[in-house]
Amino acid sequence: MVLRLATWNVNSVRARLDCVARFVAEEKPDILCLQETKVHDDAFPLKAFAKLGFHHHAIYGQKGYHGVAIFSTELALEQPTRRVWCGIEQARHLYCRIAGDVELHNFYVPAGGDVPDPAVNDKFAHKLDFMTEVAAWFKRRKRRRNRFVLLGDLNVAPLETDVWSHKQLLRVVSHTPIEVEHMERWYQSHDWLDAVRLVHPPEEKLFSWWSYRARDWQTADKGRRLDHVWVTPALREAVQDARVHKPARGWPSPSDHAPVIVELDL
DNA sequence: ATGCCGTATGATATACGA
Repeated sequence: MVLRLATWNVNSVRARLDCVARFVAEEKPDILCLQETKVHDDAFPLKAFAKLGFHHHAIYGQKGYHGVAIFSTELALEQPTRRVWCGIEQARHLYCRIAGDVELHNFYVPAGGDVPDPAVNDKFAHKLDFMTEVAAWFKRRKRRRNRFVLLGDLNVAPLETDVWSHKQLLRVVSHTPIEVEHMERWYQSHDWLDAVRLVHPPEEKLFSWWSYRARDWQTADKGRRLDHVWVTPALREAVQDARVHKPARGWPSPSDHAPVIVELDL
């Protein structure tokens, strides 16, 4: 069974229904994970997703901010679980189990605000604490047999080739050394493997986000790779393909993030 | 190129994104 998974920060699911429909029609993901749905569960457009062929869903939203969701065409999403981190009730982590003995984690990591100093910026401190807490949790749960998939908007671009200019972004939130260190410790917490970098070598520049504010995002190409798919070692051989669906960034009324697609042979 | 763009909200300005 080859499963096509996609992760996409849609920056409001209600504002992005046309884009989502087009993406689903063109790429036919079996499982679609969304971040920044920005809607309370009571107002989530579930009927639109049912029409797109998703027979299963797990949603965890809040009004106006954050929010994560998992949709599946055929595979059941079992034991859906909402996880609160740092004692702050924000809808940032939803996970479930799927066939193939797989545990699927959908994350929306805090953006971190503007100033990359935890002493003066509470949002940046929260971002670092979030990664530290999550890493400790996975480290406690670490087992060789665990078949985990972790994906989402992790809001860190760790490699030099994950940003348009390593040098110019060293002091910009998302690519600072302290964030990369925290992500690295999270990455080590369960010997995670970056599924996208298993397919695309680290020498290759690869982005999944381009700011709305650039006049011509495509020509400037000042992107960052903020959206990730990781797997535990037990799933290394399952990774068949991985790619960023860049065309979606250029569709009418787009998200500033492009979807990331991974194919797993489970 | 810290952009002037897009989303949300008891909106018509403000918070947030990264």
